[in-house]
Amino acid sequence: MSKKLQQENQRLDDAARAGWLYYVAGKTQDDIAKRLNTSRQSAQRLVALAVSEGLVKVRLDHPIARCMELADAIKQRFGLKFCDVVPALNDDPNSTLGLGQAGAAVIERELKSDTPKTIAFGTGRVLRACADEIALMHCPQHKIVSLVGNITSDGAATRYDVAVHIADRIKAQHYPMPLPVIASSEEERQQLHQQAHIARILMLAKRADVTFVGIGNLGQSSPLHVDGFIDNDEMGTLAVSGAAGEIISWVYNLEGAIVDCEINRRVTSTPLTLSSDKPVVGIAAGLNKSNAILGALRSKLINALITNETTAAYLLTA
Amino acid sequence: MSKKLQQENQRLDDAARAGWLYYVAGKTQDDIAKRLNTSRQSAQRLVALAVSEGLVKVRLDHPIARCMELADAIKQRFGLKFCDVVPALNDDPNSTLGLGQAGAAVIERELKSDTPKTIAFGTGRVLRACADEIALMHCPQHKIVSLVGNITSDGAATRYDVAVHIADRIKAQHYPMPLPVIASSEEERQQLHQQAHIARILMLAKRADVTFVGIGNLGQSSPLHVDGFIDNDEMGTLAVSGAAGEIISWVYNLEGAIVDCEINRRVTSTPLTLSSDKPVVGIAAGLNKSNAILGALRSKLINALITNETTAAYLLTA
DNA sequence: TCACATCATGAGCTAATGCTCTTAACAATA
DNA sequence: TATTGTTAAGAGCATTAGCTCATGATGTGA
Repeated sequence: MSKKLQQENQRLDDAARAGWLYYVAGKTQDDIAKRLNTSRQSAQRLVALAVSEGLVKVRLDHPIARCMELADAIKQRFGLKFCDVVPALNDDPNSTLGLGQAGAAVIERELKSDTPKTIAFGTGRVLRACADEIALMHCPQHKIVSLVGNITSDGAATRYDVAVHIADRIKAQHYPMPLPVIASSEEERQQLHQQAHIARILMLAKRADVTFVGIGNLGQSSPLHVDGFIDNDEMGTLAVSGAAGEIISWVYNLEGAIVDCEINRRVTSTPLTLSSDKPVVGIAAGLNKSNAILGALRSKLINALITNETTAAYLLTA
Repeated sequence: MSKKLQQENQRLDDAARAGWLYYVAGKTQDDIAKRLNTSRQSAQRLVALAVSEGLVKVRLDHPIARCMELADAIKQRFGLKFCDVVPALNDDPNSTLGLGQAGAAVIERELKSDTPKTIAFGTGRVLRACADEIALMHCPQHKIVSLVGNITSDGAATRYDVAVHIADRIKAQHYPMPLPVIASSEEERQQLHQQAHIARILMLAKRADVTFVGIGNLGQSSPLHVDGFIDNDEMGTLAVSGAAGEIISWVYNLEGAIVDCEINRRVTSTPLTLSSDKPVVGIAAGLNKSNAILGALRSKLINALITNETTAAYLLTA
């Protein structure tokens, strides 16, 4: 077993070397092959491996004018603390490409601080992408806290537990929320939340210096539906009641008001604060999410946004 | 003026966009050209501009990255043909773990060549470790030559005769140096070196296509002392005269100058060449050897180095 | 030990890229 | 207005990269 692992590590080592020589030193794959004593093809594979394993991180440091303008307009319009807009591809209006890097950049900025911070995270694909883009660093001074339960309806761990990945990458203390995402009843939620260790987490989350959350829409592809927390009937009810999106499983409508529904009565996520004085950053893009994002902005549940060009442009027409 | 600046900014904007599309979105330059409404060549130029303007930041998240950076820095600083840095695996600042494998890899690369080569070797623990790591192969085309005498002061064979082991592993011709490491006098050295068969070896060594040497320090644990070539008195004299290290028993100081001393007058090793156009690779690590390595680099006795992370970092602070 | 599966390797081909050289466009100046 | 110097654009070519397929090595379980 250990030998296999050893080999695997050796291979990653070589991949890292190849990646470095290729991207940092600007060598050709032929050169790299010579140096690593292998064929050009293998060198190519190593470089590809370095990329696919996420060892190579590319980031673009330039405020593209149009994106800046959009970001500024959105910041003004919705009274945000800040707004980042990344360039978009116009072929897929729902693409979230680039959000990971952009989010990671913002998160890293927070992490660079020497003064200890508590940073809270929601869940979701996009946040997970951010987590994967965060550089390996040593930040034991910070605390990473989860806003959302990490247990699904059938008792398994949730798939996108972001906080644990981030804490792992930056060697920080991690405070998970050891709860099912949705309690079986309003009473159960209350009971759960009164347990001392849960109450501590909730307090930590409430006092977080910065919060990062995804923004979910409520279609068939919504995590709440996919993970079985909302069945088709309930989805219909939600649609009728005007639900537009969810943030850490709290459901709100297009005007930004929390919807009076079964989910909101039972969800165990940290209660949300309206118009927090600390930054609460929503990260989301895609026209299929535009209403969810719009509702989130109006709700004042978030006070900062990272999105892309297409989405930003659409939000401004609304 | 302002118009020119405006244009320049627009260009950088486009460059950033092109860079983003290329590196983050993974589009081809053709695609980018279409999107930005320009020719493929211009797109290529924009991408190149984004890189040269430093808009694109590539980062490699792997411990190896630091080694590569250190290696590159050392190569630049000391004007080396190449430099390899292996990760420091443990806390022992004097560990030479990993040097064997790294050295062996470099040696094997030379051996893989079909054109016959003469490869010269010094002695020492680290080189011996390299020898042991070299794969069994069949290379009768190459010649392995010793740079150092293989007889100790009491007539026994030296313990770390590296060349013989390597020749053995790769089935190559081996040319040992049948001499005591230190002659009894300057005159004896001259006599020995004038013998035809010795002169042939010296010539072969001098013309070697590649040379691999260890780097020794001059403390109590120095091979020269352990093997009885330097007694305590002489060691004191050397220390006073500023001796910092030795390469195939030639003693030099911290500035890299050959020291005027008894050892250097009597040592029978192949005379060293300054700034050889052929690779002369020093293999050594450990903070206890740092001055010896520093002197060696400054002396131009070697023009390539294999060391480890800790040592490399130290060398750069010097 | 043999059959089978899995994986790594290198050849060969095509697409993508980088570079150079020529031509066109433009601005500054006499 | 003609001239000259400077810059950008495009054509064409050589290099580099990425991909697929055939092959051989390695490992695994009956």
